Amino acid sequence: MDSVAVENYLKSIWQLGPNDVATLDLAQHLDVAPASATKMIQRLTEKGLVNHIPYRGASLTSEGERRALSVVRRHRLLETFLAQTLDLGSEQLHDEAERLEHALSNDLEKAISNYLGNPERDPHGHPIPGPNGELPVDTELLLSECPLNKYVTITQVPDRNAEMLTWLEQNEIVPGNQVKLVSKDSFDGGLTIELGERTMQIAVSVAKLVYVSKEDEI
Amino acid sequence: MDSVAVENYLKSIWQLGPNDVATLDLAQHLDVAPASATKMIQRLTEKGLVNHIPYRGASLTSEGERRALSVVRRHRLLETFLAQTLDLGSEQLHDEAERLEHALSNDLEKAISNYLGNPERDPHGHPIPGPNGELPVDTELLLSECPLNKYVTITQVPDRNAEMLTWLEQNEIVPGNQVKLVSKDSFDGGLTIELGERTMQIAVSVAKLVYVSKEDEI
DNA sequence: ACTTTTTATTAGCTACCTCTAAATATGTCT
DNA sequence: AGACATATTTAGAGGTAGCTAATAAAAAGT
Repeated sequence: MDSVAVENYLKSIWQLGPNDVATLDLAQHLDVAPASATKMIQRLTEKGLVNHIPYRGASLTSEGERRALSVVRRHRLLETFLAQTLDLGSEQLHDEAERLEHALSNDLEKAISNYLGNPERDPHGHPIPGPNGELPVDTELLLSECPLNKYVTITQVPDRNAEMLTWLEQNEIVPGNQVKLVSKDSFDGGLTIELGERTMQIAVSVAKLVYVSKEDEI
Repeated sequence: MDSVAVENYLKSIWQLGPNDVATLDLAQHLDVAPASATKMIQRLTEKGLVNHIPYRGASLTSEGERRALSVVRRHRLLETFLAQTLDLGSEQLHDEAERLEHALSNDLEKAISNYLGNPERDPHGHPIPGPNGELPVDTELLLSECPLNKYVTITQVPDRNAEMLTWLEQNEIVPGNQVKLVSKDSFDGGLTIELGERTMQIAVSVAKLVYVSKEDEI
């Protein structure tokens, strides 16, 4: 079984991918020194989990991706499970799942998935990879890039930053709600959106982390 | 925070205690080489978590015990939580909790305890230490040492051995059930007990792991 | 009391993962 | 192209936790 460190590197490379990931980006994402990331990339290359062109970047092999997706699956199942059973703040879910994901056996993963009715999304709207790493084809758009003046439904919000998540929730930017992108301020990049009765501003940096569905499907 | 290894050593020393624990016993309990156990005992002594007299044995300091009990608390809360939410075989509970216990944050521990109504026993009847390590005074007896021909109530069964646990369950030796110790075969040490309608034999090695309540309280 | 057996410790090595500092490659700007 | 800045890798070292083999202490047997 992969160590906690290996699982975290694989997950990070997956999150920063699918293009070649720069050592520095990876190191910052994991909060380690760049030299540590280089070392680990080499170990992972040795194990056949990563393709590495020195001075270029790293990407996952298919086996590496399989294992990364297994971690992501466990993470998202845990978030869903904890959200459903315990009554935790949604900002807390991510951190807890981050720790527990490495300690989840196959059997428990199955039991949890089963208990939850094999869900396809976690509470933040992120798709949960299947037991073999299947992910739905992504037909969703970034809020920052969706068509103007059309109602779209929020499908995914980021979960890595607790403060941002709290802010999003306070502003009812949560999966399932409808929004209309009214204007893109091309100068500073702020977006104006309509949410229910309200009209508000949202920074591009945030809008780049929120996904919406193209057509209104619900 | 203590590493997984440190937590496991502390827990094992606690389980094998409260008398001085022999290096070999500890090593076998943790499935490591005796030399590894010696090394770790020294590290723990350095940290002030263990008292060690070379060639004699190791025991926990009060800080060591506090930390060991914190692990035990997390373990037993997890067993209770998993038993209540997921529908796992009771033999499975232990192994899963064994992994997860090291990844449980304070907040999540609280949330789980709260969700369960701050239980005092896990599904196998083991008392759950309080948040500060409080354990009830132990008034219970080993089945192997309880008075003859008196009805007593089973309070605790061992959870570390899945096979034994399955066997105990099949024979309805589970917390809450009543038994009467009919005779102790002083020769090979087998015990005869009465359980509901049935009379059966039970090995001393097993009876030494089952606790019963002295008087009939329930 | 002396020898043997058992138990515990030390010595020396390995793997994993981290770090800082130094060296090297790549990219950019003039 | 040359020089500077940035990104990456290498070199060297440290901590944790494990192992085997060798040594030392304690316990048991004669």
